[in-house]
Amino acid sequence: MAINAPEGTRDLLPDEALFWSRFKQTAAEVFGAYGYLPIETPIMEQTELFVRGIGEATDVVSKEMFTAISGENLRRWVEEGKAPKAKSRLSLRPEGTAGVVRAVVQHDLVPQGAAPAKLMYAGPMFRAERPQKGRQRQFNQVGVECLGAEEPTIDAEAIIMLMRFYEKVGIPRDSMRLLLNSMGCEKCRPAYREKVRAYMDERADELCETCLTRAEVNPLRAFDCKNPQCASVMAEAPKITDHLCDECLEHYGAVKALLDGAGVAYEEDYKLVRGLDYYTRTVFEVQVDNGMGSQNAIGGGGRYDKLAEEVGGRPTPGLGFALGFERCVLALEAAGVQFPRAQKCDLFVACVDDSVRARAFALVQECRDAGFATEMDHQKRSLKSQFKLADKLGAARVAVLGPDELAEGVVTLRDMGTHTEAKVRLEEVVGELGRAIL
RNA sequence: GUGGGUGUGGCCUAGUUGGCUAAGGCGCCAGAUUGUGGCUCUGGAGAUCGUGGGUUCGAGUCCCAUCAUCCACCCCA
Repeated sequence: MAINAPEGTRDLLPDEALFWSRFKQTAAEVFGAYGYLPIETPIMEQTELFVRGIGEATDVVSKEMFTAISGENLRRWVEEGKAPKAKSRLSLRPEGTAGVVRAVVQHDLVPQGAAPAKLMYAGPMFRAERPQKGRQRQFNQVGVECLGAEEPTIDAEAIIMLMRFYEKVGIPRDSMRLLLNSMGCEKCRPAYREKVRAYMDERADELCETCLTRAEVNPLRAFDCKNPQCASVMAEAPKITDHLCDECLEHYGAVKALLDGAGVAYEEDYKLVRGLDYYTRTVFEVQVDNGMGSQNAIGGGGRYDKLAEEVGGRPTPGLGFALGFERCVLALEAAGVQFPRAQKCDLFVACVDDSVRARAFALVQECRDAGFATEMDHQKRSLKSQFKLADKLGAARVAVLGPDELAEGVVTLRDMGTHTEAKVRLEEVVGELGRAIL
């Protein structure tokens, strides 16, 4: 019985794996221009970090984490019946922010009064959800986090650079929708949340069951209920933007003004309520409709001014976003964007017969050492087959080496594009390739 | 966690009301006279029809179970 990849996981085969590394490289270039530097945090963290950081009540934490118990604790659990302490449980990261903030706190990357720390990461995240289109149990994200500054310019530049990145990787701007909202802060949100709860209680008989529980646990989440009846009820609910405190209103206004100034179009969406508890003030999401199934957000993020404190650090405002690689691939495919070819081959060395293989092998090595992608046949195929192979590899040139050439100390160098051939001395092949590139 | 769909060579599919050696396309390999590609033509290799039971003279085709996968709910990137 063949074993396949675990449910909800996927292999990135060469073409896509190559695209993934280019994707990351593009991110490093674009975000690097805004001062973001790479950080690599562990793929697993203590479960406690996610519980405290993301919020115990969120779905991501309460039912979507892959949690393991380390060996010693497992032994004690089995042998002594002692349940493992939460502190010694490990979870695969369901998102990137918590780990980065933990690292920032742990290494004090934002000393008091310092300039903000701008960090970016790329790698796999894990959520034990039921897979569907655009949703896997292991998926790749690229994200950024900026800690230590609460000014709206941070929010605006992050959003601008996110949109620049999408365009750079080839997602057409007109296929994307940028949604913007403010979630308020610790001063104004609790009061607003109670207003919404009271409103929902008034109209409880018109709401679906899940919204009734939402009213208890997190009323704001009811805003993105897909039930049409709930939607129409919630459309008349008090809007957060009408209940922001002066500071939040000013912050939100400043972010919008900066985006306007940069010519970045957005839609204000009072229904945009993100599912992670740590968000405050600015939240945003980028959606694509074409080809996305029901998972249509290719990226999203927001401000989280209380998160550092939640995980035990000093008060440190923060803002970040994450974007999903696989979802971007879906968006690109729907937009008809072609993936760059993975194959690159500068030279293919073809052997006319077996007597020249050793010299051909040496020539291939010389060319590779000089930095040229070079390939040869290893299976003793006919010359004709070797040409077919060279063509398939997309070789720019083929060097034919036979007994005749070997006797003369040359190679017949064929340009596969122009179909022209010339004799080149064996020791000058590398030089000739170099000239061809110029 | 809940619901629905699907599972045929590497990939995409055909397979009629169950009936002769499971078909086609792509891909792969080899040829089309003398040391050479992309097009075309010819030939070839490759499938225990997801797995395990059952019904039947006989099942890829029906039933049950199981696994995998997809889509949707939910949630999010």
